[in-house]
Amino acid sequence: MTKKTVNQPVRGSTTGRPIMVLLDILGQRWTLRILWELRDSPLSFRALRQRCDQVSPTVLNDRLKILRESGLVQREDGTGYRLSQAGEELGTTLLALNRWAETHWAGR
Amino acid sequence: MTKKTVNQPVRGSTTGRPIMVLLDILGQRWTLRILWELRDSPLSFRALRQRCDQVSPTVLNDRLKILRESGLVQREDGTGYRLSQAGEELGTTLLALNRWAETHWAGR
DNA sequence: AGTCTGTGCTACACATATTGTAGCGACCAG
DNA sequence: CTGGTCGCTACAATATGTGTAGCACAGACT
Repeated sequence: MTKKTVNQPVRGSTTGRPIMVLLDILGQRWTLRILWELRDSPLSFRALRQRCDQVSPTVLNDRLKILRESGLVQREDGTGYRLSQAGEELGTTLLALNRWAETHWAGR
Repeated sequence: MTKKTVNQPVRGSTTGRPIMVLLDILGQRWTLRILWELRDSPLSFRALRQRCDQVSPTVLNDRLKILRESGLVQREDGTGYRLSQAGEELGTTLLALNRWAETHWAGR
């Protein structure tokens, strides 16, 4: 896919249940990571890419498109990409994941 | 990949930070969905597959392998697959995601 | 014995998604 | 006008996921 409309519920989610759509979006590679990296400060496209182990711009742009269409991420001229209000709330959930990981996988 | 050792940090995660490993695991397609479907009752391989829109057994087995090696999911003869103690805690986080989705995407 | 039905799971060819590199056009500084 | 940044696209190579078929095992029933 070099080009795609990206406004359909991604995979599976035939039920239309919001959670399914969300799980599909988050279940795409790099999506969670992107949200995580944006969690405390806005980042430019290139800076974000660098933080995400130099993920290919193709994928990064694709994910950002989806995240923007989902209202999780916004773009501001000058600052770059940042979490929306709603995105921030989801970011809080990610902090819970972090706590979980630190607790259960300290040794890894 | 028909076969793989599946015990390395998946992608990127060169830092070794637990959260990165976790994000990589959860960022694989179907992984979140599997955890979600197991959230309140154990399911057999086939039942789980049915709940996950008939995901291919190849992938399901792959994910279950990873989830078991990560200590998130266990298999019990008779009942099938179920969340471990640690997995339950992660499941709670998924409930937060659900709440988020219901709140912000009620209309979708 | 034989055939149902269910289980977990593997094989494999086909389709789709991701990666990596190159590079464009726009902007700004010197 | 050169050299830096920016967001982003093109495209071929590769990795990953899909879908169907089917195996080996177990228990129930005839």
